[in-house]
Amino acid sequence: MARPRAFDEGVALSAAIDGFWAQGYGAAGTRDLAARMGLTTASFYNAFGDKRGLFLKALDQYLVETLRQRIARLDPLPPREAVAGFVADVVERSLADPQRRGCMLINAALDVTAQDPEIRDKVAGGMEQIRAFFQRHVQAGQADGTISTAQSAEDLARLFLGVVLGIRVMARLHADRDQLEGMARPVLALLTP
Amino acid sequence: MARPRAFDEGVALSAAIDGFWAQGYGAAGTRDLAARMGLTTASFYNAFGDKRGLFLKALDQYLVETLRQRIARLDPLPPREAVAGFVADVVERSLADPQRRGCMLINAALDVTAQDPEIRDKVAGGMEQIRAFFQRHVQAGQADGTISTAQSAEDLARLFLGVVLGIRVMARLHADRDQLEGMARPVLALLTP
DNA sequence: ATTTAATTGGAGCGATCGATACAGAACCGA
DNA sequence: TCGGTTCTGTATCGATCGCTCCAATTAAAT
Repeated sequence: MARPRAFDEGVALSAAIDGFWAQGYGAAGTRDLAARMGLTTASFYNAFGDKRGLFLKALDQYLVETLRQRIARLDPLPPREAVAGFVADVVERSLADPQRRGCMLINAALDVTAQDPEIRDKVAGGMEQIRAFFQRHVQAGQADGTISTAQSAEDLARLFLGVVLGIRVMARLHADRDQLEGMARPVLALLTP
Repeated sequence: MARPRAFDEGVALSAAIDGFWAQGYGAAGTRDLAARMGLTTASFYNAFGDKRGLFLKALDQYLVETLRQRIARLDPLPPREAVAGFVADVVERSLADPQRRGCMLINAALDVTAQDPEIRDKVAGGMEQIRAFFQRHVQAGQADGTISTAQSAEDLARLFLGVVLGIRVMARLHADRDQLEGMARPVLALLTP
């Protein structure tokens, strides 16, 4: 019918993620985003509507590429290893990024969500996926005796989510490995029956 | 010598805090800030230099008015009550704010700190005050037997800081009381010897 | 009363913001 | 080959950004 796109939407979205991640939603300019994505302004708006629409798609792709992938990788592990693995993964990824950009989802939580309920719901949905992951594995661990039943699985899952958020926030402030691992250590000990 | 100021700097700073808190550093415009503070553009720049200078002073006042005040109020309490009181206070303040603005310090941590080491250091200093508060009281509680010694005071303090950060992030996403208190519950149980 | 210095009000600077308009180039189906 | 449709490139829109400048005003010091 007509001329096809000269760019791959997934690749362009990955570049957009980098831009939003490094600068935040508000501070990322459309010109800079388009340049990162290898698009002209016209193609940019033609393909993604507007900045907000691009951000929503970028968030979706981030959730699939980063969060869902991590969950899928850890889900087959034994309960305790899955829980500990998630936390350890967050620490390692936080320290591995020289820019210390933290987690794009959490950055978005404090950047855009105040005035935009739709984005807030999407971010909250990501958090809920993390919480559900923890709850699933804590429950399994409590069932097979590898995780303490002193606390309810619901509360433990919420706590682990909170610790992950805390690690990501401190990572943005250039906290060192001791700080981040120190946050995780006592809470992992809490799992022991 | 010359004409005195027609406004009180502390009152103006409080208004600036409200502006930065509600909108974030980047999104808060100087015109809006000046209007909130009851100043004209000229007085605004004359008194505070520029937007960044105002933000630094606003952060200082926030730390004194909010954080230092809370620490001073809780410090005289017995160790466990002090620790639990801080967490409970964060939960209550988070839920009491209908706008769910969270904590200005944490918002700033994810908003401005990427490109501005001075602001980052100031924010990190605030976090360190929180961590030191927790460590002080955990150590005291471990000394008098009211807090478990199964975990080091350093790690427990880091964990409590992390949980506080997590609560504040989730509060911005309009999490309900169960979510926030559920985060805190297992970690408070961790204190019991 | 006069001097002096800082504040006040408001217009306006250049730059950048998100978003659009329009013309020509590129590709598909027929 | 050609019609039709979507793409690409660039120029530019109005609005807003942080910030500055200047004249008029005010009040303390002399």
